Amino acid sequence: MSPRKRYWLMKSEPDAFSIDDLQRVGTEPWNGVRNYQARNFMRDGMKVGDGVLFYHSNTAVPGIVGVASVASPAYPDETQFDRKSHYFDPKATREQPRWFLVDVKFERKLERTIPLEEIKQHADELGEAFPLVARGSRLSVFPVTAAQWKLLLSLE
DNA sequence: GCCAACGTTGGC
DNA sequence: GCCAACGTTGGC
Repeated sequence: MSPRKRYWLMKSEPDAFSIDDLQRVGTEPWNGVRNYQARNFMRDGMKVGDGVLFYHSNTAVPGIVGVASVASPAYPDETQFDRKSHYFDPKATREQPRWFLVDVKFERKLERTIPLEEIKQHADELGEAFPLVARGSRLSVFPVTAAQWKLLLSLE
């Protein structure tokens, strides 16, 4: 028996990488995450086949725009070793990588964006700790329960 | 573009 | 180990 699949939400700024970009390329290494908590979720929590809600942040109408899936086990983020990369980390080495990522695979675009504004109206059901509705939270990768997953997609 | 909230860095 | 300074996130 394979372990039950988990669910996640991952934020991306559409100017940098949008759901349309993911649809075009099919699968993409989720590079550039430089937050330890988000890294830990990818490195320690994600399994191939897990569900991902694709969220657009820092845009006119922030919200959930698509469904994706985890397409690889975690492995070191190559950009941490690249001196020319914006994501270069001088403290990371091949022997001791600091940043890990997974590949994310396109599944589908939602019929419409589920705006953050609407998600907030369900804060009671989602729970105060849900990072999209928790005040001040900036976490860009976090787990979603099966119940939250179902609720959020029911808004589509 | 503003700025509140947050995470990280580094001097001490 | 504290904490001020700094850089980043992301909604608005």
